[in-house]
Amino acid sequence: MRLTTKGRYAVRALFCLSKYTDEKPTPLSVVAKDQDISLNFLEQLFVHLRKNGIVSSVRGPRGGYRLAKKPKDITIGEVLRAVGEATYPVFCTEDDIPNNKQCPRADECVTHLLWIKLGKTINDFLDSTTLEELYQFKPE
Amino acid sequence: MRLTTKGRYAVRALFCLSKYTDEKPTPLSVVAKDQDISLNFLEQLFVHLRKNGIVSSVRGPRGGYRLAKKPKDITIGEVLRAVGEATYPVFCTEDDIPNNKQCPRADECVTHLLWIKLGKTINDFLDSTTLEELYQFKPE
DNA sequence: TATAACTTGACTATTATTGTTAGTTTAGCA
DNA sequence: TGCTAAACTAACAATAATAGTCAAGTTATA
Repeated sequence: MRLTTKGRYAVRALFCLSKYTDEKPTPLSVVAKDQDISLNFLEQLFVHLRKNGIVSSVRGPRGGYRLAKKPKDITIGEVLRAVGEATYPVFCTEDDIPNNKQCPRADECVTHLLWIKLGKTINDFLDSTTLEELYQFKPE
Repeated sequence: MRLTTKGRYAVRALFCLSKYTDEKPTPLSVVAKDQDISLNFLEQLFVHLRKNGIVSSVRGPRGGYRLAKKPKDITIGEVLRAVGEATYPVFCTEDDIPNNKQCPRADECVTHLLWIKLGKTINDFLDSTTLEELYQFKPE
């Protein structure tokens, strides 16, 4: 039950963006260097972050990315889900399973509700923690 | 961030064991049929459950496994950890990392404490939920 | 108009997962 | 005593997911 690099890198990259709050957008090359993450991999992540309204982009020279919302309005949960990180611990508890693919054991499976409860615990935490709060966690 | 089958199967298998509470041990063949899990895979899981004092074994014909403790004294967390399921979301927050392998970014990494807090949330839930409580979750 | 950025999609090496296969050892029972 | 059911052990393999890389564009603006 590990986060994948997609989720971990996305949070770090956005934290990095939130440090450059001047009006100019920040190119990914800066983020890549700052966080030691492959530029190409970052680009893939930011496609999804942009489509989910978490960042906005400016093309061309002097272009880059900006947070589309204030750090206090961006939750860790929405960032993880945006880049495809699963925030529910088992497949059969996902909200978005089409009915025809629902877990065939759901009815008799005693663990089903256990995992739902665990998933809710996880998501409650992730959705109530914002990018802004990362600064509080920062060691001095 | 998904549980692996090791963790999910272990919980289901132990729940199954808890149903057969008579003095006779239950062979894994019964559990395998009841929960539709491969016998060989179950055997691998039970090696670790036994070594962690969650079940006791009786070899030979009429042998099998028994819970070594009462269901109310077996937490979901200890079961998951016994079979090697990670209950912390990222590697660098594990308790048991040898010092020489500690995350090199730990000092400057703002996300470090975030993941620790998430891991604590998850483990608090898992360690306060027992096998016995699964019966409450069981749909009628 | 050249450059520095973003965009897209295909591809791949590595690793973890999820078992399988093939046995050995133990002990109850006829 | 020998048969058999069951736990135990270890090596192996198929599959899937992860973690990127690579290549070939498109767009905007200094």
